[in-house]
Amino acid sequence: MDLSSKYEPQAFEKEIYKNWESKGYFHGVDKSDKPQFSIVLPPPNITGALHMGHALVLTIQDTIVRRKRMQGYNTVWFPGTDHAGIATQMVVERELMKEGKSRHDLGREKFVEKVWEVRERHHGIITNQTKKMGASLDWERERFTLDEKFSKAVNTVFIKLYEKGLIYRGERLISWCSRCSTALSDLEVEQNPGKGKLYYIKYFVSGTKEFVTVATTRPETLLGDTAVAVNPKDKRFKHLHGKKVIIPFVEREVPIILDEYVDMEFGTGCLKITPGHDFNDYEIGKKHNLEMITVIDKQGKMNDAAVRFKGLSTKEAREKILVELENNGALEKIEDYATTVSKCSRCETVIEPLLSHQWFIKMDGMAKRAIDAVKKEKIKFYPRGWWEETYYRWLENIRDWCISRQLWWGHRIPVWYCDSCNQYVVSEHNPDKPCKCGGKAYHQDSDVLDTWFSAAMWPFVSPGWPEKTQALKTFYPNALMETGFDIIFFWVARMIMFGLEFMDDIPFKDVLYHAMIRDETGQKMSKTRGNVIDPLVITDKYGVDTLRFTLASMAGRARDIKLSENSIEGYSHFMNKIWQASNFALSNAEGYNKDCDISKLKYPLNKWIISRLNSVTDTINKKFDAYELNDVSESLYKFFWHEYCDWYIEFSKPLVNDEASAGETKYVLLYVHREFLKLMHPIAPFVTERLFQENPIKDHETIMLDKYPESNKKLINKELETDFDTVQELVSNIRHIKSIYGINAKNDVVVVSAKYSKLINDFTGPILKLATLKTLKVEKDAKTIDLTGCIRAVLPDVEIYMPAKEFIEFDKEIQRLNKKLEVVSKDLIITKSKLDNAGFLAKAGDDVIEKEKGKLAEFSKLDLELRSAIKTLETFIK
RNA sequence: GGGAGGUUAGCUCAGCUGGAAGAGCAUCUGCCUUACAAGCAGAGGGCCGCAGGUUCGAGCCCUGCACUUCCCACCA
Repeated sequence: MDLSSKYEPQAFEKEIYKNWESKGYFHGVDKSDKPQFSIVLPPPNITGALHMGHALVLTIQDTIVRRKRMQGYNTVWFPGTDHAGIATQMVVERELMKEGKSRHDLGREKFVEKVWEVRERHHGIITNQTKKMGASLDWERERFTLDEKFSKAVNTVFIKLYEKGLIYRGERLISWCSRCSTALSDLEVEQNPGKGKLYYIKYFVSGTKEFVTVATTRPETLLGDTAVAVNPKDKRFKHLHGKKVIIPFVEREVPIILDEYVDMEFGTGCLKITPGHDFNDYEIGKKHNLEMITVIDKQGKMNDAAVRFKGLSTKEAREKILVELENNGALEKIEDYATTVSKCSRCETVIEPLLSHQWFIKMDGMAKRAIDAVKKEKIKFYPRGWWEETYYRWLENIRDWCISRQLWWGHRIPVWYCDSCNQYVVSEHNPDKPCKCGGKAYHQDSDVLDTWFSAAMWPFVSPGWPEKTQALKTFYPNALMETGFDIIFFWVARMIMFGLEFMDDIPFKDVLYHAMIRDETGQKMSKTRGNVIDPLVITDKYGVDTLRFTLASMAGRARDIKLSENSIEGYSHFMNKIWQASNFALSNAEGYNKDCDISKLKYPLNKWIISRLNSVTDTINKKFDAYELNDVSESLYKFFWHEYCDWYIEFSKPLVNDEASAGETKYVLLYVHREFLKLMHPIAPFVTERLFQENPIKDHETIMLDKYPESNKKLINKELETDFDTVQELVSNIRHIKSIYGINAKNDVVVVSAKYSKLINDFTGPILKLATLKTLKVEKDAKTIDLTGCIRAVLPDVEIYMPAKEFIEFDKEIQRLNKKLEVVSKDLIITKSKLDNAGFLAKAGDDVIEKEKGKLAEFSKLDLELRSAIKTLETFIK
């Protein structure tokens, strides 16, 4: 045996992964008789290194995948990376900025080349880290959202949607980020509370001295005003219906229009309308056929229409305009006002609503099917009942999806414009037919598609779509989608919509959502806060399995996982415990009985641990099937540490040293060790493989392809398990007495029990060892015992007498027993009152009543025995 | 404004369809007992957010309220 004395994961992790990979263990086959289990890895962005969130994803998915593979499924976990349009372009632009350049200095082609270089670099880093985490991905099937086949699939989807009339081009008011210089979808805009001001501005009614006051947060947009609106029911303004007002100092005349939208209670009840720069005003503008004036350009500066403010930023323009208003006596007052500020979710630049030509997808039809799929439980969400409402609500109120982005990095939109007449043709390639106008030259749309457009296609493109591959047939729909709840709209909903649209089938059967990783105080981890826990630092220090086990044990958390290095360190102790216990089991292997039959064991101790193993295996499998990895971890932890180590190993020592029992016990030690490793393997793959290889009764060349344990009900013996509880109680009670009296030496104990005398005799050896006793006598009644110097303890059907004349203090002892009696009496009263209650007897279930009766008997006996013990002690005092 | 969570030991959290309040960490005490001091043994610590209700019985179900986190939403 060549195990180091300490758990040193760095010594074996890398090599083990390499071995698995080279042997092709991760690969699932396209055609197989086995049931399939398929899942796609949410493709990481190629923008940087992996963080704790990725570590969580890899842990959860790998754990689920490994168990399925061990259970005999034809398992494929599809790897890939995402080109992440805006995010990646930003990273590269930042790099350029350091050299004092912009992407325009390079030009589109050179810039894209540079992004590819960055992609190659990051792809290597990401892949290495993913492998380090132990992820058993089917690397032969790796994809990238911009690879050639993927691009073809994207074009196919675009064209099909266009042909169905679901994609259209139009001029709309969209959210524009001037820093990224692109349109954004609603989801890419974040609303933050912000401090603003409400400016009250006078608009004079044409040809009169009368004025109305409007309240606005953005006075600079008055340059683009094309109306002032009031509520038709508002009596204050009745006399102004049909009149016109003049925009201060701009001197443009605009109509007063009537619209129910205006809230009479808010502000002045009088609203300026700027259809070119405000979403509400845009809707009103359309309704009333108002002119739409754009006064802000794509760089966020005032444009030609803003005449003498041209070239100023919106902020500068606002200041100048306020001065002008002041000079004209048009500024009535300024109030502080809490507003919401819309920002680009990538770069936090304030969003400007701008009119522009963009591509959109009509969503309502697809959304209806997607709602239906979840409502009819074709797709199930886990944890159940958590995210369905959120999902429905978004889809029910869905708006058309703006899919064009004015970026250079991404899927170029497959649309071609005639150079001469600008008519467009939707086509993957440059059209070879001349345009209707006779023009022969075309240029491609310069925009690219939203990253999530291609991401939505992962489940069917990974296995080969649009080709009709065998892999597609076998692995679609996926068995599971596992992802963060934060991208439920961005990704999950859209995959469901696209899957139903193009495959006419759901993309996956189950969706498992995990929480967000935060620091120990609940704050989001970020570089600027400096509270990031780097998975690489952690795995170097504690090992991959430690991190995986920590994350798995926290995977059940609702929305936040508060991670601290402290908790990780705690679980590293568990890994060490496994290592140390293995050392014991393996170093005691010599002489184990090779022919031992686990169903025909002789010794109760061995029967007990096999029973427990099977009970726990049953629990673990159930928890696994419900995706409750935290419960799986907990069961593994408790069983191994607090049953196998604390009791079985300790109890086995005398048996191992006795020739008669050694063969069987050594075998059981190894057997439970081996089966535990298998149960544990999905979560902690490396240490389990390492130790499995050392186990002389290993039954496969690798643990990862061995069979995942199933519970054998015939080997579960509930009676024995409860009996063993009594033995444990006995030991604990003796330890307790010795501890409070400070008795360290080995001493003598007499136990009186009619019911358990045989049981206790069976376990005498181990009890002597664990309770540090010299002798243990078992009697059937107490008459033979000299009680004068005995410390006593009582448990159901067992009385414990510890002769300890030199230690016993009668007062203290009486006090101790009285405290116990108090607790028992209270329980007794509660149980009695239940059974005396006619309502309880009439309405409670039979099993419950039986249980209560059992409790009553137990408590009564304990109560009596404690009272008698106290009485005896009291006679000694007198 | 709408929606979804959370509130249980000092901390982080379990408590399944109602049937004697749990774990880990931390704390305190004693132990180097030949797998493990990254360990072993023992102990202390809870108006289960508040107020009502349903029930024989509520941490769990119902109704309010408070505090808190997160989504979604066009009130100038």
